[in-house]
Amino acid sequence: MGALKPTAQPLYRQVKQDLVKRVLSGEWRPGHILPSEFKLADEYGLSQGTVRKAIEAMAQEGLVTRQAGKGTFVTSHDGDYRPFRFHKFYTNYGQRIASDDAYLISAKPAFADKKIAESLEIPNRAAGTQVVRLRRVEGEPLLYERFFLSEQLCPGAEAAIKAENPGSIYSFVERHYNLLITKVTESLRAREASADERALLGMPIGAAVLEAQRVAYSLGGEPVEWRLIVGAADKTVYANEIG
Amino acid sequence: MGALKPTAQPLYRQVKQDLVKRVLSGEWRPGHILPSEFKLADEYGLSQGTVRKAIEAMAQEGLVTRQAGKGTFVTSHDGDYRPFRFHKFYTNYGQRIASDDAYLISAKPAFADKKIAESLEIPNRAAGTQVVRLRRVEGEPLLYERFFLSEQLCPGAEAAIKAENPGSIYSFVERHYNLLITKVTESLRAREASADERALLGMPIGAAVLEAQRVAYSLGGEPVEWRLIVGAADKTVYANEIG
DNA sequence: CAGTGGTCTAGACCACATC
DNA sequence: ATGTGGTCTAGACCACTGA
Repeated sequence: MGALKPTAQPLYRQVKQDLVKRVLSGEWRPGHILPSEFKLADEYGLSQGTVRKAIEAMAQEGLVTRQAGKGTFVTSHDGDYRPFRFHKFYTNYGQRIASDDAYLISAKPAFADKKIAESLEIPNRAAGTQVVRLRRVEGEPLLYERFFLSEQLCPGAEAAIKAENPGSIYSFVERHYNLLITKVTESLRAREASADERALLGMPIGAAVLEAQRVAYSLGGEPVEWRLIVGAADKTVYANEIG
Repeated sequence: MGALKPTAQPLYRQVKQDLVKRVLSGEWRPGHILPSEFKLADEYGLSQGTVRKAIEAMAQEGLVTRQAGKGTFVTSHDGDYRPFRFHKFYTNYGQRIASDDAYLISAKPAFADKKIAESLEIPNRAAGTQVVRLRRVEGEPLLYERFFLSEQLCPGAEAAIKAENPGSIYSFVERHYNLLITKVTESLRAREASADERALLGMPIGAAVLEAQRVAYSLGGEPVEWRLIVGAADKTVYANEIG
């Protein structure tokens, strides 16, 4: 099958690239099993050790998960693997603000503004779906999210989101569009809350908010989602670990 | 030398643990070279491949840096390796707020308050040094830092910091106390600026700040430094990449 | 039981650094 | 010329899984 290119790249890197491409193509879907190391080694005409190195690199990046005695599986956000990897907002009491209570405020067609278009590398005013949701813990509103999915990558997202109200958007885009989110970038700022935000999050005049702008990238490095997350300053913390 | 324990741990993990311990002990100082894979394999009575796996794991964690044809070196914050790994504050124009302009406001003896003591796992009111610094870019004050180093781990820090005014504290503790910082945790909040902060950072009444509380850990997992970073909300951004 | 990933060995060749 | 890490192979044994 996979004739390897005559580049100067090490073989295991070429194998990894090819395997990633095959995962992206949908040959192996999230949650499904890959052929064994020996089968792949046969296929590529290489030793098992070389294929192993390629797969281990993918496992390290979280693209696949290995289980001794069973096999290698394409990572899925639906499964139990690495849940909440991208959720870094917590309550003051250290409780993760997760997908439990996502109240859908609106989901409607929208056009990408300049900032969104640049972030998602799509034309200005490109069509898509904009969703606003509220996250609560024990009934108390803590933060709201506004996110945009382009119609090009995620056609029909509006109707599907309204129908499902999915807790995790990344699980949603994986199921519907075979897009596996593997990386996000976030920019955080502090600023004064607007009147709308004060009303929505139950904050007094002059209160501050913690605002994150996020871009989520798929396995192929393609920007998929733009998101704004706004948390009430006195109720939310952003916890980060580096190194 | 290193008699390996009869645990159920894989050999390469035991080797890694032992090598880490030897780095910690100061046997090989930051910036210095480790014995070659073959020498270490001889020493431990294992094959070169097993030692390689141990060293590769350390390299992945950033404890050592490998250079083909030269050797394996203990990572140093003084060298050119991974500078600014822990600096995530930027100006509005995407410029990293780095060590260029660190204005020392004060360095004086202090006692750990409850929060600091808990974070650093030291007794309440333990002695140490507290430093306050101001970071500017092009003369404009953007954020200030207040950090605490315990007298136990970093004796005489006050005098040394006053004498040197080091740009990078992690480089400083590495040189003076052989503590290599490999991990930090940060908690971010937004809040209204205090009067002192408004004066220090040149902000109007009602302005918000972005506040990070950080704990820095050494190679051994020991908490070394507690730090508060406060940035003017309208001038600073915290940029993060996950995955 | 056969198949899987996890570990470990022993050897080979390469490109690169240094002297 | 020698020594280093980087790659690759071929084989071994293990623990775990699932039929």
